[in-house]
Amino acid sequence: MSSSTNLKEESTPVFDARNLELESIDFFVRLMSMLGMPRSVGEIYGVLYFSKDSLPMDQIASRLGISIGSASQGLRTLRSLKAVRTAYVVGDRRDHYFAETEFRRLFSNFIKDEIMPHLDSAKDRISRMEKSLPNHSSEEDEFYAVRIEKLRRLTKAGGRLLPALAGLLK
Amino acid sequence: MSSSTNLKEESTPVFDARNLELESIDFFVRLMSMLGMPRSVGEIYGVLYFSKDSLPMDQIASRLGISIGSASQGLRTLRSLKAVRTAYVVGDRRDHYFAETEFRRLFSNFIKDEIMPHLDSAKDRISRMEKSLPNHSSEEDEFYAVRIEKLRRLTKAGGRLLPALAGLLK
DNA sequence: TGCCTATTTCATTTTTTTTTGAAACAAATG
DNA sequence: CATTTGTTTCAAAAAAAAATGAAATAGGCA
Repeated sequence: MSSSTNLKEESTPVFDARNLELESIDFFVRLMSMLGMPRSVGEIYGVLYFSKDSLPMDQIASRLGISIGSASQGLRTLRSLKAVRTAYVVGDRRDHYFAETEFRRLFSNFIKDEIMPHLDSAKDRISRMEKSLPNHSSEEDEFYAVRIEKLRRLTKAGGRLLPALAGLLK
Repeated sequence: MSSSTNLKEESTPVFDARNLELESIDFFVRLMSMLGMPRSVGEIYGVLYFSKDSLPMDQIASRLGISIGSASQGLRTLRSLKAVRTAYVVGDRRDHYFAETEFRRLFSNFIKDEIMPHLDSAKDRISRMEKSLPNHSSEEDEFYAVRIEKLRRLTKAGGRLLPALAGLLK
């Protein structure tokens, strides 16, 4: 109908920024949801990841069609993970957000904040398990002692490997 | 009131198998939920992990106070992850389940089944992103090209590191 | 100070996930 | 082959998680 058709007939004639953004949102929604984060958090990061300029909250919300409440909470989460940061923009009171794109740092924060606390409390739980065993271990109880030891090894390995993993990311 | 009090006054006088089981359930419910698995799956594995004998489905369900429907579904999940296996018991028609406790194998299966498929489709998505870019890259578009490249590196690293991680576990 | 804009908070609503329970199915047994 | 026992399936209920929207708050600006 209207005039916005491209005249040249190339395979990728114009830069399709909107499509890129949509693929980005899709990508990060899935990634974040694998990490147990809500949809909105992935959406927000997806928008910011391919945005040249930093964006204020209300623009993020309207671009995604989500409420400002969601946007506020999602940005809080992303801020706490250090996955977004704010930039000062002259003559504008609003906070402007941009994506932190160094994935090594992101994962390292994620592991520290979201995984390690669980590992720590797992250690306590394993100690409590040992208290359920009789002190003088009969042959009978060997089975339980071995299984507890396996758990201890698992958490120990997790505690060493996961932080190392983030370091390897590049 | 009744007669079940222990007469000796030791710190851990009797073997408290039920308490051990409860801690185990707690442990695996949390671990599984970190991996995105429903509560019931963690509960079932938790019971089996400290069970000397293999257990039929209905005993698992009643011990946990969950429906046999849940138990059936949870066991299906655990079977598909190779986290439980079945043992034949003479004179009993029911399947008897026991826990696979080699965590290295468990995680390796988990990564293969639950993570790798996502990584594969992520690669497709990244290819689609590149199609949104103009072929003759101006300086302007450099920004986008770099960000896409970062994603590619991330998925590549994930594809190498995660399987390796499982191997290191033991 | 009082207004105005931006942001947070949180009770309510919506959506998604998980569990239940009953019916269908399967398969061994008498 | 009919019955009994064990398991799966799946629609409906329940529970959990996430999003909304409006009220509260904060904080700059005239």
